[in-house]
Amino acid sequence: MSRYKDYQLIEKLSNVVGNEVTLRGWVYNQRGKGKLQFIILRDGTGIAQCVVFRDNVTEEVFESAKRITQESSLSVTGVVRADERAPGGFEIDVTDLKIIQIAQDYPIAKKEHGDAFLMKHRHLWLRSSRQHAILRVRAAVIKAIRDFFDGSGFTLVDSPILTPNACEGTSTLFETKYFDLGSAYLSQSGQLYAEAGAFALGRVYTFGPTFRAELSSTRKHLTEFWMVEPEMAFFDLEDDMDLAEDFVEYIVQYVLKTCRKELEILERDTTKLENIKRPFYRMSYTDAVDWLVKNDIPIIKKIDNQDVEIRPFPWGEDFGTVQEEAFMEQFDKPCIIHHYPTEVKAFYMKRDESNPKVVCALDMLGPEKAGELIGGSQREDNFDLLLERIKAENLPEEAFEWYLDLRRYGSVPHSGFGLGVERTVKWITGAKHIRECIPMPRMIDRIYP
RNA sequence: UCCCGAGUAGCUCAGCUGGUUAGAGCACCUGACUGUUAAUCAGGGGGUCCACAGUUCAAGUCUGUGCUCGGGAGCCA
Repeated sequence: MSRYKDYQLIEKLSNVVGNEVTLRGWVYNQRGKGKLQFIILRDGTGIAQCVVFRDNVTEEVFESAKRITQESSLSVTGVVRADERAPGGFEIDVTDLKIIQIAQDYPIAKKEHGDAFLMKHRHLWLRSSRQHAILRVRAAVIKAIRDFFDGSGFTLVDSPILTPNACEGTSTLFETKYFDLGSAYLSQSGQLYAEAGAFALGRVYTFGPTFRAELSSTRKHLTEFWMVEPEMAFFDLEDDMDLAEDFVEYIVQYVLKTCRKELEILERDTTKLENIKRPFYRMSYTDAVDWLVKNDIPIIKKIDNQDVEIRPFPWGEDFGTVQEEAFMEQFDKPCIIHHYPTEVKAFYMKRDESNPKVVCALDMLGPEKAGELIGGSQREDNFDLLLERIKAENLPEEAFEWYLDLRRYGSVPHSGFGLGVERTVKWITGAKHIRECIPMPRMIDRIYP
């Protein structure tokens, strides 16, 4: 038996039909109809319609029922009845009602609101059914991530958030003072540390928040987001791709299994998710470029501050949103694009032995404009080649001594990838903006609430 | 950072080629109703028209600058 308060939850009402119960929660909506008051109560697990009929309660209780406002907190006692007319399916014939607190002028009305207003009231917006459902799916996605790795021989190895240098040397980082040691930066990836972990424990994953100070303001970017990064010793790119597919399939199927109700609230077309089963699609970068050329998809580049369309798409350029979305329209499942040009990818990616112009990298793009869900690669395990890349990118060699040590002492082929939690939640829920996929989003120009 | 758009009631918005007293729906308050589903009906209160400067007899409306917000691009997960 639990040692803490054990009270009736709305999601468990089906077990107690005919019984008198006491619910505790908040008023989601309220309608008066003369001698009848309908109160929609929510307690975090569901909603239940509480019916207060004047002839069934004391005058005092009925007056209380008329006084309550949206989001007031209550405890309600009554007999449970299944009723098709009730949202949630169950109704409470109220015999007693206690007001815990009357909410005055709750800002979020039953009508529509603009995004700016809702973001300013994010702490209250979380109470609405859509946001509630998205957060439940997010929790399920995270549970699926942990179950998947914990159940297949991986060890969780968390990487530091404060780091002494740029991981990939490209992104803009958040900088902070670090005692007498100069500057520290908020981590933008745990991968390099995960590699050390993989050489100690074989198969590891790191899971935590990640920070990017880039000035990106789109509906698929956050400045603070959660990323899970598995790293596997003795995995080559093929193994890496196989794992990425198994992983994404597992997450989607787990959410389908455990979040039916939430997906229904979100009006998500679940047939599209049911279809997310292996095998996914795969294509090399070079073949993808051929497809872009064949379909006359150009690249738009800024030359002298002017947008210029270049066609045919030149081999060697990275894909942007236009190319990704056009390319993915042909697929109903994720597609992995692999073997990207060396120049557009990070220094630690392993060069393909038969063609040094490309690296053993993979990006998994999601269908339905989900964008890039996963980025990963086989890592460069050759000491000389890695050092050469560090020098070519003008990275501070001293800072990477420990990383080079991994190639000095028992280097082995290894691979890994990173999956963005919020991007995955956005895809699965069909949320229109990534800021809805994390409780308190951090974006350029927004750090409140 | 660049490009585009928007700031008018607590919220969502309308407000014409500048014209005298500023509009609607919702929310809120009062009243009516035993079955409401964003209830409905009747009545009521509610405004620094983002800020500053300018043009004009006259600015919510036109011009400039700034601020805030939204959408897109690049970068990425």
